[in-house]
Amino acid sequence: MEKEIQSKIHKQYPFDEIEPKWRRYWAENDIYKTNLSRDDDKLYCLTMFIYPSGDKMHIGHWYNYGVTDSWARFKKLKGYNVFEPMGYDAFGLPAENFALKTGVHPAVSTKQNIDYIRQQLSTIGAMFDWSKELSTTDPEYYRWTQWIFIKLFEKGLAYRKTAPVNWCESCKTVLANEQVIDGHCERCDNEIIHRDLTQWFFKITDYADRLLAGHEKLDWPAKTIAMQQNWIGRSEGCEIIFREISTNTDIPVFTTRADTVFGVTYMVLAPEHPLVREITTPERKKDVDEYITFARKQSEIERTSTVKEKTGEFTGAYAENPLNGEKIPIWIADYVLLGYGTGAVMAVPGHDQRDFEFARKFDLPVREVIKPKNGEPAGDLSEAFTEYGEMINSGDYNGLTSEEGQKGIARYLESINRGEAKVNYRLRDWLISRQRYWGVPIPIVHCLNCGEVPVNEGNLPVLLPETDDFRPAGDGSSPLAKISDFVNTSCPKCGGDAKRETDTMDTFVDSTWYHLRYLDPKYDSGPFNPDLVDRWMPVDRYVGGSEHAVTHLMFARFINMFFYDIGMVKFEEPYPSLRHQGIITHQGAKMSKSRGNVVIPDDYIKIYGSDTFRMYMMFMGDYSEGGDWDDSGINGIHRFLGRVWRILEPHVNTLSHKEFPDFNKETLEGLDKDLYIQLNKTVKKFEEDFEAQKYNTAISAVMELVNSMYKSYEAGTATDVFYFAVKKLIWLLAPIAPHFAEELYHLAGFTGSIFETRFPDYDKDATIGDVITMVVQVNGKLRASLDVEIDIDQQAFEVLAMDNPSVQRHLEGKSIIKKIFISNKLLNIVVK
RNA sequence: GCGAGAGUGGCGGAAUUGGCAGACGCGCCGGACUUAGGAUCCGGUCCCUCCGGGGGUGGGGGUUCAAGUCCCCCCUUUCGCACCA
Repeated sequence: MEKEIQSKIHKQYPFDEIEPKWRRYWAENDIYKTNLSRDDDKLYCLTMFIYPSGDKMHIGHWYNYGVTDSWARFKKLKGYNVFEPMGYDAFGLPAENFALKTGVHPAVSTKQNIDYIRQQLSTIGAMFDWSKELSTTDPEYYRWTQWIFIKLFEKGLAYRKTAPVNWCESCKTVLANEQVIDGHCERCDNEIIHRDLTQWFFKITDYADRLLAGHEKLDWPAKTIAMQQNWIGRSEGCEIIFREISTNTDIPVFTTRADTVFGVTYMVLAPEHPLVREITTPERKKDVDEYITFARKQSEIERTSTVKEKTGEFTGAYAENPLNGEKIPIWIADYVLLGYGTGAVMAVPGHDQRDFEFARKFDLPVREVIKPKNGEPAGDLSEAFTEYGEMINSGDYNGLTSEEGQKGIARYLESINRGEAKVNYRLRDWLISRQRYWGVPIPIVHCLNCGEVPVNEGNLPVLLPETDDFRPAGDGSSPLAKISDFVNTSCPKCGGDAKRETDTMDTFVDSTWYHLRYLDPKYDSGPFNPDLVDRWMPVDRYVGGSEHAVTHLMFARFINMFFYDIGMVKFEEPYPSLRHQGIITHQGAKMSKSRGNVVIPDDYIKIYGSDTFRMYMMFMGDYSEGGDWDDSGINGIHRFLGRVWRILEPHVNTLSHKEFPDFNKETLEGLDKDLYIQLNKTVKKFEEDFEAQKYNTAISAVMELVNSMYKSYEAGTATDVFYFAVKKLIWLLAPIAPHFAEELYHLAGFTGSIFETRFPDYDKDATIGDVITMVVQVNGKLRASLDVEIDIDQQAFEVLAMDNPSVQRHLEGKSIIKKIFISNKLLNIVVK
């Protein structure tokens, strides 16, 4: 921001004195240090903790933390015992890449980042309970991350296998499926390739059905639930075991369309399928090998593109269809994925579009075995008929519907031991190994005699060793592999020579359980304090970005279910109530360092103050929608606070000892009555809007109230009702401009903090005025609007309406057909 | 390609169940105060108008006394998924 512009902006009130003063006061008096031993009316308000990547906190963070804090402040004023912690998800690549560039050790740069971000966070003026601050890089934290790994290992839920995995050549590490976005690395946007590596996985697939079932209990955005459902991708179908003829090997396939099994004209294996080598005939070997190399070389993007032409090779082998005994050729093609189902499919070109395209390209036969219900077979298909219908050309099954056929065929296959009904998932096990330095070491020792042995719990944490060489080898081993003091150890079981695991864990493991640790981050008898967890979990409100739908949010649910299963927690879902803040873009694009469009709030806070900035974010629009950052309106909010300051500051000094009568709308008159009614309407609307996170309209209601207070004040001397409104207004401002309200509260002579008081009740009777504006329409067009007493009856209103010259003009010479009267709204006169 | 959401003034955005379209704010115009306005307070601001009115919520059709809101078709756009057998 230009200096020149800065100097032009008029400081509306002394926020630069007020804001630091009250932040200091809140900290010194432990106003936001939550009494966790008190669990009545508890409200655990959690925002996703910050990932200190070396960048400053930007507008998006503020939008999450600042606005959610306002919601939490409102809840605190409504009597809840609010716990609002903050911490740092500080392991990960950015610190390490920074180290590679500058030579500054990640531990050092991370500490610097955290110190800077802590300072930035403090300017929000949020109710963070800093006594519960934590960082995932603290050995006392990751000790327990390792402990959780060992518990999973003991239950068989952490295991190592060799598999083709996502490899980012730029980050020189593997990635989980969840971290691959459109074939590119989530972090650096580099294209992903596949490599066969031995890696650690968490067996999240065991929890697939429970993760799905749990959705029913969740108060989450429907879209987020849908994303998880799609990601898990449960699919009901049938496994059918074909037999390769020359080697007599079973090849199971998964299909959702067992009813089309008579239409199978060939079979396709994924190029990486282990059986390919065994079944390929010598004369086909050369072509098949070439194709496998070709397929493996392709990037994820090329490989999964739906628009490219089908490719494949014939293996020379044949399989037998267990239903009709037919001999069909076995092909390999990259449109079949090793990772899904059995990595092999039965091809039904007549009823699957992909198979159809493949068959046309390679001149394989197409057979029609399903015809439309109440329709005729197409004869010559121009595309696959993929809908359900009636079975034809299917032996004994002819005439059955697809649904009946699927059941019948599954039963038959089971009876001859060649298949059964089966459920498949798209979800894969969670790959948690990373070949990077700045992460939690996996607490496993490899012993020649005993195999994989977990480190004794008493020897945790396995500390991340010191080194100056963070460069990953790029051969699939981590920088830790080069540190012989770290690698060479003895087996915890047999005491013999052994080597440590050198991979570190995905940072998403760190964040699966931080909400539990927050309650007692110094607890040292376990990962979390079970007593406090019983009292305070689950989280009552969780707010963060929707980009974590199938990563953090799913992983945390999985780990929590695991805790539940081993009796560590009493609830299955850690975050029953979730909301997302919208994304704040800038210049039409998502903020990112590479685009150079990141907006840092610090300058705005210097010029306008933290309260103005917070309110502007809330006022910008719908919270869940976000929007494009445009600072042209921020001065309007600043001006509004100035306006409030100028009408409150001169009038508050007597408030703390001022006695107000019990106002009643019946005994008030004129502007006093109007103001009193508007005040109560505003309090009511403010509460309702805040509950619904409609912050923009809550603020606009307060603006309207202030406008009326100006009118009321200018119209005469300050009345009791005016002073009453002045007082209530301080509380309406408290959640949205906390420093500002605290100052006025003290100027009014009150002591303590306003956040230890209660939000005002409203007078229900006074939320409705007794005069209302009703409209008169003729043929649906507005002809008059009349101020009338509330609940006026049709007859009385018609008399007034007919008396109106504008209405009369439009009735002249017409005959009235009917009249529609909606109480307190309108009268519509239909004429001809 | 499939699925979900969105489309309202110059701009951000408001509009319970269908019932005054454009709240509130920005910007702009005018007035007051003033040496001054970049501060403040007040007023105006959807478009057209012969001042009677007429038109208007992406486009087209429909239901209704009444449609931003409901139904059908189309366009644009955001997000998610995308060879998952």
